[in-house]
Amino acid sequence: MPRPPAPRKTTGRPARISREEIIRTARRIVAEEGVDRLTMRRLATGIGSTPMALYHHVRDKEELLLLLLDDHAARSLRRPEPPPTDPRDRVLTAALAIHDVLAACPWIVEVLTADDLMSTSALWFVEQIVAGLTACGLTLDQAVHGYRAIWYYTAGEILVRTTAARRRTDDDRPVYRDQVFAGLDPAELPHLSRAAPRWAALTSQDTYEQGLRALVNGLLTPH
Amino acid sequence: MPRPPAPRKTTGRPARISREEIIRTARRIVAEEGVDRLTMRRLATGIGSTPMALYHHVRDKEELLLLLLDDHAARSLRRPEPPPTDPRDRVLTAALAIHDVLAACPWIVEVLTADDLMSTSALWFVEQIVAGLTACGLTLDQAVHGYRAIWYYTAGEILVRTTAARRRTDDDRPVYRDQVFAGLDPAELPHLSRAAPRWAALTSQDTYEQGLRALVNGLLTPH
DNA sequence: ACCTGAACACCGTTCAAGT
DNA sequence: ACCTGAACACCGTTCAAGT
Repeated sequence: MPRPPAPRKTTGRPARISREEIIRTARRIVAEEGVDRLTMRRLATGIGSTPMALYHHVRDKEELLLLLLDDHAARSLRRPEPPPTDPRDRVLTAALAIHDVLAACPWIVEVLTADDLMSTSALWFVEQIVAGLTACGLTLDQAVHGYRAIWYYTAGEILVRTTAARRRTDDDRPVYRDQVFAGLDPAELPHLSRAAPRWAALTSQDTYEQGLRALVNGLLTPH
Repeated sequence: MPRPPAPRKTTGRPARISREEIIRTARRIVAEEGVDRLTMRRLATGIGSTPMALYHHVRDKEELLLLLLDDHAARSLRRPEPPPTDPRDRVLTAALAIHDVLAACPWIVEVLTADDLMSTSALWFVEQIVAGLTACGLTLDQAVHGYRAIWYYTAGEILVRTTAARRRTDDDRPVYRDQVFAGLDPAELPHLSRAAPRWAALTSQDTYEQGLRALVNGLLTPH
């Protein structure tokens, strides 16, 4: 994330804990115990310190989550080798890379709702998307809007997918969608009634790439 | 929402508070004081009762938020008069209606991340989208996937827009995106560097409909 | 400069008891 | 059946003080 590292003065009392240690421990807690267990108190005991010591190294919990995401992006995002030559493929490949890395973050929803998500590690991929779109004939402004549309679609897919997955592991809660779909009136909602039996199976399929292709095609085809 | 109303027996002590009163009061609190102030305790004092009395009428806070959204959808969603005859316009009009109603909910993010969002009031609009897509030549399964893509795009746009707006009212927090964009290397990220000065202006524009048209066009054009 | 202890101002929810 | 009081098991963060 774009935040400058906390200024490290050479004078004064030597630090006992570091930003790196905080992030490393936070990563471990999330991996072993889940996002819900990542509290400032739990994190403090994890590094053998007190909650308030953390506030010397991160501004607040939101910054902590952002740092965690940036750490994840920096270690997971791999530039494609070799990069695709076709500009449309450059767009698709970059979007898919961002999507896959973010979808693998269990704590992504907390961050998605917490900041504008401009990880420096992801900038190269944003560049690929904007560059690819302009190479296909869009103006720079149109390409930025196109990138935004791709980002909306990507963020939405991750949000819906992740919360659905969480609800599934959330033990017993019944799926209310099924109740609604069971009581549909075929006269008023004929298509939904026909699709109802297959709805659960259809929505559990991973159609991110398919929808992305449609969106990119639509962005690149003048109408 | 699909939850059946709490069974109202005719025997036993008469209820002092009702689901309707709970929702009405919750709506007022959100409108007057913001989503953050909507707590079970605040709500209880708002209707002159205790927190635990609420749990006789709603299962938990998640259900409360869902009921609140359904109430909002039921009173805000208006079917277009007359409905467009062109199937593509039916899709666009229905998606825009859903988008506009949800975007007007300040608490939408809390619900977006809380359930699969199958408000019964919205089903007619989902039907329009699926019906319109099939009328344009898609199979029913393709149309359901198309609806999902539209929903991802819509949810993502609302999520990003709403959290950005919240952050803006969140007083002083600097926009870190600006810091990143100020320090871009034009050699490595030429397009982003060129777009940087206009980025804030471009992303503040409302391009939901524009992106929606591109997505729907892409979904309807075989490639 | 860095860390600690104690406290503030809250949460959602459970439990046992009352009417 | 419906409601209450008290408590449980937490949160993030501030403040004043210590080294």
